[in-house]
Amino acid sequence: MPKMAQIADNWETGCVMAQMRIKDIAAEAGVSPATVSRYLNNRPGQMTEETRARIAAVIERTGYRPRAAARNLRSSRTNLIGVILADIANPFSSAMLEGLSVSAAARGCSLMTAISGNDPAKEAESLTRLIDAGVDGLVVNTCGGNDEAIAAAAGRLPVVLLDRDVADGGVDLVTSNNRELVAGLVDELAAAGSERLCLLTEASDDSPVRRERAEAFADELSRRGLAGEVVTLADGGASGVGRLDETIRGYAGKKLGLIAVNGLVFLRLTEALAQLGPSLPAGLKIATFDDYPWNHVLFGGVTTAAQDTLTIAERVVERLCERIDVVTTTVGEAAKLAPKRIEIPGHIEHRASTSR
Amino acid sequence: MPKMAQIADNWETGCVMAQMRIKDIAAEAGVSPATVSRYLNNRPGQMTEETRARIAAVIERTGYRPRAAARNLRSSRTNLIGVILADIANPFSSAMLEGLSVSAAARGCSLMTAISGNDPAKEAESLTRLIDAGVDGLVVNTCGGNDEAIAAAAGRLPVVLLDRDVADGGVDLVTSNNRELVAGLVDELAAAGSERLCLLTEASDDSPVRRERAEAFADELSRRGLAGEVVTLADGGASGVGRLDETIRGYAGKKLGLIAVNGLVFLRLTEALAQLGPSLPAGLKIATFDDYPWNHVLFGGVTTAAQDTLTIAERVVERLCERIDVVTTTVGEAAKLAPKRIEIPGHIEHRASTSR
DNA sequence: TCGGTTTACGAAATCGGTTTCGTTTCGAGT
DNA sequence: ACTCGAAACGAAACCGATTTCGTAAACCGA
Repeated sequence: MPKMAQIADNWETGCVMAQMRIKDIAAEAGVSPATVSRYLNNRPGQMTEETRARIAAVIERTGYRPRAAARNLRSSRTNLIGVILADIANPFSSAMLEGLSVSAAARGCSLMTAISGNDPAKEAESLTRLIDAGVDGLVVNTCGGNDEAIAAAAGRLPVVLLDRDVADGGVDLVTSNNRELVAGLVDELAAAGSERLCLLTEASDDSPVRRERAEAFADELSRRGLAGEVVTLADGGASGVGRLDETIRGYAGKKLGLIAVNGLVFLRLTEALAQLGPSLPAGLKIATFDDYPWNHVLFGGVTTAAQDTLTIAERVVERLCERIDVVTTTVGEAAKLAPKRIEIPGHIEHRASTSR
Repeated sequence: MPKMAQIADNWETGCVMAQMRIKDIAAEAGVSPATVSRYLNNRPGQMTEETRARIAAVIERTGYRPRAAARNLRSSRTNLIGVILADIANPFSSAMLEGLSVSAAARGCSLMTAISGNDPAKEAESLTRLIDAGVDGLVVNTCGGNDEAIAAAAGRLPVVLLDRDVADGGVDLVTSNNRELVAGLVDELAAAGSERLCLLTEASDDSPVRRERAEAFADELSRRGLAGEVVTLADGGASGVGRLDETIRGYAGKKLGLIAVNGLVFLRLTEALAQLGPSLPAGLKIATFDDYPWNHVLFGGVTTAAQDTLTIAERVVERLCERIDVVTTTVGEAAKLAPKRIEIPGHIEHRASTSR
């Protein structure tokens, strides 16, 4: 019987199995630890089919699992991907997390998650905590305010930004084709007969995404010669709703079309409209970004610019792993990948709220 | 100048700092690595205030960060908590994740997350993947079908179940006081004048939580001598909606009260009701579990049994850390904590859908 | 002043894999 | 048969912290 790391302290009860080390496996299989290691990582230096089988048998029989910590230490690779999300309450983030989880698992990686709750200080803290934990790479859905720290991190390890860009833009970014989606919604509303369009935004949301959508909206209006404007709701309170109400009345009789810049704004819009009546005022058409569950239900279905979250997640992980491979493969500063911007096309879900 | 691990390959550009090891810090501060380690973990064997200051200065100046992998290897502790969630699309899970994240961070732990998507096979795979990664403990929101595997895991490392229990029940569980919440909703509807009550459930959902709520519902009805039943919607298709429609018509003129057993069932209910008209049929009262964003908006506000997700998360982490401390402190089988069931009280949100 | 007990700290072993480097074996080519 | 290159594998260094154990200095009461 080979020497083992820690013999079960209660062999009689049969309760605790011995924790095997790679050298125990090696001894049992009559090979060296190096060979077992090669087997575990199926390395180029192949081994005899017979050796392989013998090692496999021992591992199978003993249920041996290598200790990740030891592996990480020597190889300085953890197969961990750090994820920082700004707002998990946002279904976009949840969907993204699921997508990232699937894509990462497909590559043998696990996810370490942190949630900033839109607090830059917590985001910064998460950044260092995940890096300290030794993640191989980082996915950041930034809440803003940490552009320098994120850029610095991107200089030290692979980083891919999710949905929201940083200022100087030297970091990989995966996002939706917001401009086309805006154009699609404008199309939709114009086709439904709207004569004036409003894009509803929130004052507290000053993200690059909101700005991009607002710009695209303005461009699209002027390109088509349509009337319209961007309306910013005050945060939280009734004033925002009041402002909206005012806007709607101001356009009374003008065939108004509204676009909510995101799902939360849309919910506030819904609250405001509820005061006017349970269904949409005659001639009012609405549409929104982000395909949330309630969009299927409210107003008999709300036309939506849906992002392809699964594909976004897949491309994020793909790109991140590209960078990780480059870092661990190439030696010096050679073959530094140039920052890349990846746009994933979304699509418009036509629903009742923009029917003629 | 002390010997360092890896001298920056481009010293002139000043771009890459040397990666310092603990022995570099020790040398620079004129102490031994052991002392620096003691400083880093502020160990009982204290040191001179002067020594402490000198080490602190060097660390501050060099920006040294200890490598987690090395630390983990020697101490066999990772400060990682594994989290397995059944369905992240469910806002309950998102809220939980945020709570767990906050509570864990407060204790210096990070989260490794896995998402089973209600697939037992993926759940089992996540279980082994997280354990292999060396998490100190595990939080599992199980989708069912892995009771033995989870019990086995609980024998090898600290495990706390979230919301959903396993069959033999030998594992810690934190959950809401579902029975009281059911009673609260029944109260609400009875007070609103409902004469017959239905609890709406989904065929595919056979979770312990659903069963618990259904049982409590039946008990509550008989206790009060109220009429009512549990209605199970068929999954997905129109048949489920048809069944519901039938149920509603069947009770026509009887002052019906409906309780959705969870948020997704409630959305399906909403779809079905939308076919009957934009607002609630006269005399129909509804209520639901789980406080989702749309509850504030639909039907002018839906009465809700809200779970205290933050407290649940906090207690989960607290209990898990208790177990982790016990494992790392005590040596043998001594002081094994008995499995514990923790119920966190939720509360009823009164909204328009159950007003008289 | 002197045993005895803390307290502060260093030397070296240790955690459990991976990786380098060197040796042996095997098969092919001439 | 002999050489040579590749393939298979082992010995030992190594990753960078923690932890044990031992020692010297400081403290302390009698």
